[in-house]
Amino acid sequence: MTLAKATLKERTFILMAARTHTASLSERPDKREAILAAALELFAERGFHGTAVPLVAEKAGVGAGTIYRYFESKEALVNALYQQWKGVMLQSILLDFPHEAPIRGQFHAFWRRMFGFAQEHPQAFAFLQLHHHAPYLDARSIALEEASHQPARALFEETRKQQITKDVPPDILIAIVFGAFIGVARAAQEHRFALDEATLDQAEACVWEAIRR
Amino acid sequence: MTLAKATLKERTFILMAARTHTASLSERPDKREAILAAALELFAERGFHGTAVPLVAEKAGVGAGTIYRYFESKEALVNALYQQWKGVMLQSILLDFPHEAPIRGQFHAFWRRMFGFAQEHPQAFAFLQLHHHAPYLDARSIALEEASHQPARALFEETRKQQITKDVPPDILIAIVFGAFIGVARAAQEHRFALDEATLDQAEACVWEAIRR
Amino acid sequence: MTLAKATLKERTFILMAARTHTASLSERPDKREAILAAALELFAERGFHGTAVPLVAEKAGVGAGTIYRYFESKEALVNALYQQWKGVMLQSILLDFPHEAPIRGQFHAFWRRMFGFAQEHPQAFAFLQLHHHAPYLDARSIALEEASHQPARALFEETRKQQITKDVPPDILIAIVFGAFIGVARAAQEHRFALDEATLDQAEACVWEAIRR
Amino acid sequence: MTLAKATLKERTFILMAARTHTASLSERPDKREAILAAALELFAERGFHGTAVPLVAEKAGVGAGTIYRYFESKEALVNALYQQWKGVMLQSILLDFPHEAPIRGQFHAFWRRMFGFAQEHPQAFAFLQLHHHAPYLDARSIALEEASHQPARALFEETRKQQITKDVPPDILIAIVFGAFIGVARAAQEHRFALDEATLDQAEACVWEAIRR
DNA sequence: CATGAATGAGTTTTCATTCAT
DNA sequence: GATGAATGAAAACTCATTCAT
Repeated sequence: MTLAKATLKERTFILMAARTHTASLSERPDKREAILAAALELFAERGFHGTAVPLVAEKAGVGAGTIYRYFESKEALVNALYQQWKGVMLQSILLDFPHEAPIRGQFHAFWRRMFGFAQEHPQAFAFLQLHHHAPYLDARSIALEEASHQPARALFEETRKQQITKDVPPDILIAIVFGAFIGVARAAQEHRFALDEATLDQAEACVWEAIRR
Repeated sequence: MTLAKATLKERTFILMAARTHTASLSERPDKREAILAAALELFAERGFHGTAVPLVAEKAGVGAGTIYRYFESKEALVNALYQQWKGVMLQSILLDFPHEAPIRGQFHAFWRRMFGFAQEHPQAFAFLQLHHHAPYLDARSIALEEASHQPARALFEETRKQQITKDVPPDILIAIVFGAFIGVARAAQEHRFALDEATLDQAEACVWEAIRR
Repeated sequence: MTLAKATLKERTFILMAARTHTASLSERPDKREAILAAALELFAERGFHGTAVPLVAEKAGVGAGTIYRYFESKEALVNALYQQWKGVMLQSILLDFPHEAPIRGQFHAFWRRMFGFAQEHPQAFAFLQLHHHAPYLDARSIALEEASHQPARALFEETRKQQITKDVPPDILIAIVFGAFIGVARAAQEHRFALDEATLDQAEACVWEAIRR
Repeated sequence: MTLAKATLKERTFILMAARTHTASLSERPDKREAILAAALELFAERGFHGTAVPLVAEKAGVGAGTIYRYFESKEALVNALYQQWKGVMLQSILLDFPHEAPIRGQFHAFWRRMFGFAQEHPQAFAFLQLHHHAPYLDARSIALEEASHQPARALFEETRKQQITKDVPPDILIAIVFGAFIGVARAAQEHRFALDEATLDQAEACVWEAIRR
């Protein structure tokens, strides 16, 4: 079984899961989107418990009661938000991923796509970081979170078999790569340095050195 | 000017700053410590806004009012906690640091000490991660946070001058190293793998490869 | 410059100041009025610190939280109340005051109007007495209080110039007249005697004797 | 029955009542006095409910618990204070009162003694004003308060019989005289004018005019 | 006796959620 | 559907009172 085939089913599952609650019913979508956008901004900045629902409503330009027409509760709202953006993130990375390319090229694609997401949606990136493992995430959010590890795990399993990466447990390599990614992305967002293409390539080269045999 | 001398003053400043509010008044320390311990556990798990003061009191085994005898407000409590543990972390890393050792040895010391702290005080580690850049941190907490970057920055600046590490902006190397550290420590705490000495050395070797020339 | 002209501006200022915060926003007024009425009764009886907010809410027939939709804080509530009733009192006395009448007639008008207010609004009268100079009164309340002295001061200054009243500092005459007024009004409210028109006229005659030359 | 005899019994009762709780047990009196002095100052300034017991303790230079060795509760403390100062005030006025002097002389004595008390003990004067009719005053305080009206009532009853004062209900004359007294004393304490002997005499003359036939 | 640290009931205030309009 | 005024449960915080020292 090849990697491409192995992850295809998973990918499909993940993307469908992410969609489910995002664009479902025939509610006018603009208000729903406005609420999600406002919540994203506020939850990313002040956290879930630190953000009052009427504040979300105000920023979304809707009445406070309206939020409850689109989401059952504040918890349902965070979870919808989490699932939405986790889904977007996964799509950004996995859609048309060059599974047939050489491993180094796949790594480059991975790296670029992750940064692409973090730079295009800095608030979503911060939100996902902050709400990682929060106790109010529901089963679906947690399942999505866990499922999102699979593709990387499969890729690194494969690279190790091919003796491209170091002879180190894949989970450690994953932790190093994702950790480094998050570190660089956060530092860039905190304006510690400009993250142009050249710098991004430098960082990528460093991280590749970390894991390659 | 050598690295050892350069950081000595800073170290001293940082450690003193960290101490100032931690072990100040001559109040009987057991209740204060119990409150701090309870707050650490709860804030790390549920966040600042997600934790009610009476819950902290109950876990500390004191009355709710008692917390306000030791801390002016809930905010003062988080800040005391932040400063305490940031201080402990800095001490764990910097106390008797082998500034005169070869760079690779210094890196090893750094890596080992950071993990030592994260493993000895997993809740404190989680707490510091979660409350990084929270809007309720006061000036002292923020100053301490910023000061805590200095030693690493000085070390990496120096290694680059000596052409030991890659010709890459030090901030990026720092982001990679700390990011990878956090990734590995978190993954280990989430029980994705055992973090014995051998594994730790493997991870360290990987990260060194990332930055060495 | 005549008295009428001298006090006209002041009167206008005072009445406008009193209005400003009293009938401002377009909130449905009934709840606001119910809260103010309940607060008046309770603050007059038990004082500011002696009255819990939920008690005001209960007496007003609203939820406790509702009070904070209309008033920023308990302090804001007392101040609104103080300004409202000080304003009403000033209006009762000054509106269409017969500035052109002979002095004795002006004194009669003053006396009658003050008693009119105290008898029509005994709780407001008690409230204003009790909260005179309280430390939680804000700048506007204090300004209104101080401004409210002006008309009487101007009147007594004038009477002294015309040698109608005794050659005694006006502030003392004012203190005697207002003190006697408060004494009589309070005694009447404590049911020490009926305050019919005849009795009121007797008291007025006594006080006029106190100040007239 | 002469006035002197009529009030003698009452006076005795009043003064004894006032003493009862003031200097009774063999407790060291200095702490008790310190507590009463501190409470007087704070209650006069901030009211009963606005003053925290530990604040009284701090100002008195004793431990918070100590207050409860001398007074059963905060309410007991206000009542002791009220009774103490009402007693002192009555003594100041009634002790060696020239009952045999001509009425005008008695009025002069009354006036001077009341002002003497208000000026010697401005905080006690303010305290008694503020706590007049407070719901936490106990039966003894209320009885003392009511008894304190008797001497004046008897005096004014008598003067009316002798046709010295106006043919007006004595309670109204009392209300005018006490009201004017409070008005002048308060105005003086608020520094609206200096209250030297000459001014005091002027005010007295005014008030006498108010009531004399 | 004197204390003051400790407490929990009570205070002011906030906020997720509802529901009449 | 949409609203936002209204709410009461729960939050942060205070304070009269107690009790071990």
